[in-house]
Amino acid sequence: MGKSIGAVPLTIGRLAAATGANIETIRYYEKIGMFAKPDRSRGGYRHYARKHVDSLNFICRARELGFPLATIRDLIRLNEGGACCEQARTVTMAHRQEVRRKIADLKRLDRELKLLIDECQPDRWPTCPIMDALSKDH
Amino acid sequence: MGKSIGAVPLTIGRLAAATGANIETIRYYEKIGMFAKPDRSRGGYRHYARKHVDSLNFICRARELGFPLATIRDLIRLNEGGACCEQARTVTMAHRQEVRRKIADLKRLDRELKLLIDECQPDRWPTCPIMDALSKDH
DNA sequence: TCTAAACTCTGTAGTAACTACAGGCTCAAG
DNA sequence: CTTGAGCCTGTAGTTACTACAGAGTTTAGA
Repeated sequence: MGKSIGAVPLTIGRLAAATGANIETIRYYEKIGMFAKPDRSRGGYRHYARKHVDSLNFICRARELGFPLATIRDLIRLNEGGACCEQARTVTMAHRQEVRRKIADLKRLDRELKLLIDECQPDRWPTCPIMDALSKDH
Repeated sequence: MGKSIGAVPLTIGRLAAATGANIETIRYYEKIGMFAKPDRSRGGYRHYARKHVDSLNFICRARELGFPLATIRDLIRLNEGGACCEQARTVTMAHRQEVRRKIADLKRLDRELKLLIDECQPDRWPTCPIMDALSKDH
């Protein structure tokens, strides 16, 4: 089950293909220390191991869930430590709160924009209500 | 009604206080050309006129409605031109679409996070479902 | 073995919309 | 005239990447 001799090396392009991440993103994650540095070929090419695939998948899934990188760092540390469940839950709930706050903000925007658009009917007002709303004191 | 002689000049700090904008932000808007350059005192201080207050208020209100600066530039041009109502409406509806798209994305996130949190009850599983979800293939 | 295509390397700059200094100058009140 | 508040420029930092340029490496095919 070890790496067989002569196996195709997992270059950055292959890792990208395997995880769906962008090559530039992988190098970026390495640079900011999200990600263990891989071995290099004699010529300097990165050669990744299985653990890198897992680690990058972890990061990518957490990003899909909208976690910021700083929080993902914490999650990785928690995952490497053992008793993590409670903290993981706390971190996830805090993130969800943030998401819900953003939703509330955007909904408020949506309502305001709807009002403006509804008021802006052709020939209903002498001047454009949208421009008025932006120009006038309220 | 003109500017009376000896009136207190509208310095950047006063403009900031009058509009709610940050001083640094005002200078930033000037630098990127959102905003007409004001006259200067002999010593180099910015002295603003009434039109600057109106213009900055316009920008600030549009920002409160979430319009990106590039779009606000368009709105300003529309406002300066005459027949703007239809285009203003179009621009606003496009922005609202974008807002609604973001809301939909965040709601999807919220649902996924809720599932994870609900599943992560103390002592329900041998391993943390949140960490599992991030670590495993799906 | 040689060549050419495909791949990868580093380093820098750009994105959006600001914010936060440092180090120095100006202004207004007393 | 002094002093303290206010203002100046210019640069760097924020988030999470993305997009090059210009060079070097690998590998498959002839």
